[in-house]
Amino acid sequence: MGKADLNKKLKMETLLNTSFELFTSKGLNKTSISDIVEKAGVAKGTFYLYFKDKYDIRNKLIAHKSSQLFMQAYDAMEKAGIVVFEDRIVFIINYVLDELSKNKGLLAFIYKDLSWAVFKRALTNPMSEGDLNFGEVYQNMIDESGVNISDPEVMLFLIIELVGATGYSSIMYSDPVSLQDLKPHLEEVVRGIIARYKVQ
Amino acid sequence: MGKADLNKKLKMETLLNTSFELFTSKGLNKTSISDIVEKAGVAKGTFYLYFKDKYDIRNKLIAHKSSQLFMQAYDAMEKAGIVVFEDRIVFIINYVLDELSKNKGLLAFIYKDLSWAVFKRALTNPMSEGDLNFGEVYQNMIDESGVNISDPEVMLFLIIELVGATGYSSIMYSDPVSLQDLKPHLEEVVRGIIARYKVQ
Amino acid sequence: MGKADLNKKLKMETLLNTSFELFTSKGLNKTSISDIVEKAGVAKGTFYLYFKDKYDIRNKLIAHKSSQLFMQAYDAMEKAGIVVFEDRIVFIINYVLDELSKNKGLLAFIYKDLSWAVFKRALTNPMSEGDLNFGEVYQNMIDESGVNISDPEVMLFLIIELVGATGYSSIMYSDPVSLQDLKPHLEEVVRGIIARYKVQ
Amino acid sequence: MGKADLNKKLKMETLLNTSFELFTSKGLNKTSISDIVEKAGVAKGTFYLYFKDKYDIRNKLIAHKSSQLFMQAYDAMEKAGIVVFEDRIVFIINYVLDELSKNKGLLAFIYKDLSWAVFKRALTNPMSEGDLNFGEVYQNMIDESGVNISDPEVMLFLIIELVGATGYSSIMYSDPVSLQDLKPHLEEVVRGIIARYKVQ
DNA sequence: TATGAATGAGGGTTCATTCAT
DNA sequence: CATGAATGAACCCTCATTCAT
Repeated sequence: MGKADLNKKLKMETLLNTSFELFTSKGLNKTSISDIVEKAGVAKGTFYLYFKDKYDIRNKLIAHKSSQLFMQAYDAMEKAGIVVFEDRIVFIINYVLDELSKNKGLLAFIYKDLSWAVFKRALTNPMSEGDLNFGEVYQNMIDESGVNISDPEVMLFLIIELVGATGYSSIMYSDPVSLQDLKPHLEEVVRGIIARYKVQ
Repeated sequence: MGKADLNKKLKMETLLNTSFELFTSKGLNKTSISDIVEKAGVAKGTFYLYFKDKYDIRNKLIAHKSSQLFMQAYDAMEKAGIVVFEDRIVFIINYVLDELSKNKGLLAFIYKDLSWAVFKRALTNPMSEGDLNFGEVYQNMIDESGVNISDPEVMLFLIIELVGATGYSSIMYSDPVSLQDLKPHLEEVVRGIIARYKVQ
Repeated sequence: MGKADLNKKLKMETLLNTSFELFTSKGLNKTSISDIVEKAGVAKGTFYLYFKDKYDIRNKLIAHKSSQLFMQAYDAMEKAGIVVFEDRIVFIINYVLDELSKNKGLLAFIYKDLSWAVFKRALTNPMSEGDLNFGEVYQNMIDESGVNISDPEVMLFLIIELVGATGYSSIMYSDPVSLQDLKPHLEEVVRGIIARYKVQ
Repeated sequence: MGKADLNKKLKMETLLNTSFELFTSKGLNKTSISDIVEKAGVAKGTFYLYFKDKYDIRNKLIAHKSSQLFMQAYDAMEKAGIVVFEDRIVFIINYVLDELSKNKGLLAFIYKDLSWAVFKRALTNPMSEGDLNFGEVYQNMIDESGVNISDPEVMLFLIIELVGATGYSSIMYSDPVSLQDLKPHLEEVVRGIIARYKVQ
């Protein structure tokens, strides 16, 4: 990679990082491209060399940050040596929820305007080389644990949406229960869902 | 109520209705106050006599429209003569989902930026006299059917968030499954959740 | 007319006059809306209360200024007591050319991007009450002088385009001849054209 | 000519051709230098090695394309074996008008901002070796046909401006008449003009 | 020669909000 | 109460031009 290419990559990352900071602190709507370039220390036109608009950079960030988060959770799970399928799912849920409760800006950012469609795209079409392909990882988890799931995609969909929506409310507003109070409910319900999709 | 008060009430309702039409057709972000007052046929300044800003009017509308929707669902359920608790919940879910799939503008409107907190406030603090207090209705449903729910609020929370989030994705993007395909999954999972909270 | 309406009319005229000054001195392309409002001493948004964009104000100005010019020419012709049809046309041509040679900014402005279509619209759909309807005036000139023209619109079209295009070149660049040298040529050719369309 | 020179010439021609395509399809104002270099497949900076700016390239193109068009018309006229002076002029007019009506982009391009001065320069100072020197050709036409024209340059000027301006309006807007309807008018008037300048 | 990333002033346009009437 | 003209900051985006490579 030449010097110019390196510089380009660097500038792109600066823009991504700066945008992320602003999106998570001020929110997407309140962040203008002027804000981004000013903070990043580049000219306005430079932004448009790298991204189409604010929503382009947002989508790339959602993909990247979600992937990062799941990768962390997965690594932690492996380190913990958990093998039973349900336990693995529950571990990942708890890990992700704990991380998000530590970083509410990130939560607000990846949750707002986040649909399953965007999410799936993010997790199955990694943006940078290191990014996780969660689709494959999920399939591996199923295969390794020897379980048989009748409708794996729908099951994952139900779990992610349930966890995401309730987790968001608990973390952001502690309403109707705090995250710590939510967790046991969630665990039980998630295990119940998995049970229904398991084919013995 | 005097003539002036009547006029005032009328103007307020015109603004609410007009805003609703615009929010559901163009979306909140793309609707300006100019759009609203022009369509409503009042002066710009008049808007500010009744509402603080666009978000003020939106919150009032979410409360009102959600309440309306649940009231319809509840009425339909009663007419259908359904008595078993689980059946009632499932009926309401299906009714609401069907209505929302017929009116995607409404779905986008009441779902975007919708948190449990806003939602609960909407359903428990009726805006106009006729609005439903869903909190009471829910309690009645439990009492009437003679079931015993260990944690009724959390259970409702889990169900509403699950149904809302998955329904949104299915209706708006048919991803990962269409609404019709989602429904049986949802019904089974919801019945499973209720079973877990039932105390015999 | 109320005070507010008067003020509105005044502001519109300020914008029109300011735009005209800038268009005729700097040209249309080099004149920005910022320039206009700054010189006019109004806020940027105000411009958009009165005009759609730069081209809207230009079209209105072309109509207005062309009308004004022809009205002057026509008045002068009447004062001069000229009655013969050909003499009248020649008089108007010379008058208009002389005026334009005194005001090259105006010439550049009403000629650039000026098509017969725009011109006809300008002269037949007067913008303000005082503006001339040249279509009627032309017809009157024909009727009054008792001549019979076989194809009056096409004849006028040919004459206007010929005079406009050659006049523009002569006045602006004195190329291939100066305006004073052009005039006798033009007069002779125009008389020739009229002769061809006259039905005895 | 060395290899480098050849390459240079090639690049210049690529830029000219690309610009012409863009100018005639999108118009001058809407064509940016970015558009040109992107389509031409060269770097931005390269453009400035060959041309001062957009207007530089435009002027060169007007000269070249006008010359080309007249050369075609002249060749066709010779092939048709027309010898009478008036017939030759009329033939060329009709040929050029027909070509321009087939290619409105070209018409808009060579007509907008086109003055007699630019035009004359284009036709009398050929840009590339093959380009026509219309000044000479015109003189030849007069000499060959044995006519005697009192003021040949002014006469040509009047004809070209008349034909150009009316042709533009007819072709672009069919206003006030279509090109086909315009032609007989134009032919008669042009023959009338020539008659006036002929010295027997 | 040729490149193309970077610039940043400047463009047009929108819009929530105010306030004199 | 109601009006709506006026504001002007803020927005996004373009683009001719430069210059280090």
